[in-house]
Amino acid sequence: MTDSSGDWRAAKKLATRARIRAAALKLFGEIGYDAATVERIADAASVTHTTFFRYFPTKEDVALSDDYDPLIAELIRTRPANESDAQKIRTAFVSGLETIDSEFRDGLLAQMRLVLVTPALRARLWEEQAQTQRLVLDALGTDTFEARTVSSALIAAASVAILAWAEAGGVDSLAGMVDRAFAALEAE
Amino acid sequence: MTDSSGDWRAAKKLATRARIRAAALKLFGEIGYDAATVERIADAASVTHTTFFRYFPTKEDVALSDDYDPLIAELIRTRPANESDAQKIRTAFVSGLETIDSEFRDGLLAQMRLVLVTPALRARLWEEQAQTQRLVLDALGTDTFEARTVSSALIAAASVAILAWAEAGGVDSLAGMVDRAFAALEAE
DNA sequence: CGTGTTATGTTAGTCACTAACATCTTAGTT
DNA sequence: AACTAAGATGTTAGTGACTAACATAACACG
Repeated sequence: MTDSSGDWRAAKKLATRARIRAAALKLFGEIGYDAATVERIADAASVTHTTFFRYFPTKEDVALSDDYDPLIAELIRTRPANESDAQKIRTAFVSGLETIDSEFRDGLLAQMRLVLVTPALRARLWEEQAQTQRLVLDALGTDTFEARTVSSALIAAASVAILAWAEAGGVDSLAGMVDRAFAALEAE
Repeated sequence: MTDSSGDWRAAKKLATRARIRAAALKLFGEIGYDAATVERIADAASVTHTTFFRYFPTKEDVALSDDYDPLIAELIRTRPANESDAQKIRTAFVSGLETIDSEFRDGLLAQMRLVLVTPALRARLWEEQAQTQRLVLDALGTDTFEARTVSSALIAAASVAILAWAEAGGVDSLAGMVDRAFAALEAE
């Protein structure tokens, strides 16, 4: 395998992946998560269900796929070392979600609305948060009991804010709501 | 239907439910969650899979069924009114888990260990926490954004502690670890 | 022009879960 | 004691997510 062939294949795979995801999200929006069977999604993307599962391990993964976590992790890493873990997380989330809100607002809103109305997806949110938490702990460079506790609690607080934001139709400032959630925690 | 007939049926249903649960937990322990199919569990409990699903809506529910939440809720309700929501939750969790640790330690430990090694069950933990949160908010008698944030964060912190406790084999004091988690949050 | 790699398709299966209908058990009635 | 209504359980047949084994087609390279 040479470089050029690798590029070609890689690009094709990305395209197929994007096609499947687009078809899935379109169908989810049109007929709902449950009615959109993997068969129908695969058909709409001109592949078979086997190929579908080669790109997404589960049906839930198409709906929950999330490209934002790495941004947050990067922001945590660039925080000054004298800040506490909690401060780093808080600042990174607020500024990260500010960016996300301005650049991917519609996509995020549609995704969160789908999650809100789909029990199967809501149930998988913990898994998502656990993944975010792993990235956060990694970015912090610690894995103590205290760090796990703090990151888990802050991520949960941020999730409440994000879901509330979506529930309200995304009219408020996302970063503002997340900040308000963190403030509520601090006031305890 | 008279009273006596109702009692009879109710008792029988409880017995069947307990039989199914016992068979399920035994099998989970022996051959693991995935290998213990609903068919095999039903067989072991001398019922059919249809009956199994009449008692437990999903296979996950047998493994995650939780009788402890009402105790916590009750403890929250009996806290003095001048305490903050966070204080009520914190105190209720610590003293509630103290009781649970002393009375149902082995059961809880086995259940949490199963959760730890079973991805399908870990993924459903959010749903469990969401249910706990509903009970907590209900016991507090509020449902503001702030209360949702605080309860969600504190429950997440408690979950970290409980899982860490189980991961360590249950040798530490459960209530002590939960208290340590809350303290870590406060120190932020 | 053959050759090996890689994406995709085909087929056949397992398992969780549901719905429609049949059967059996038991409580109350005559 | 026979009759009936209700409730619990079984039977059967299905759907849909997901997996594994093998077959085929497409393309890059020598």
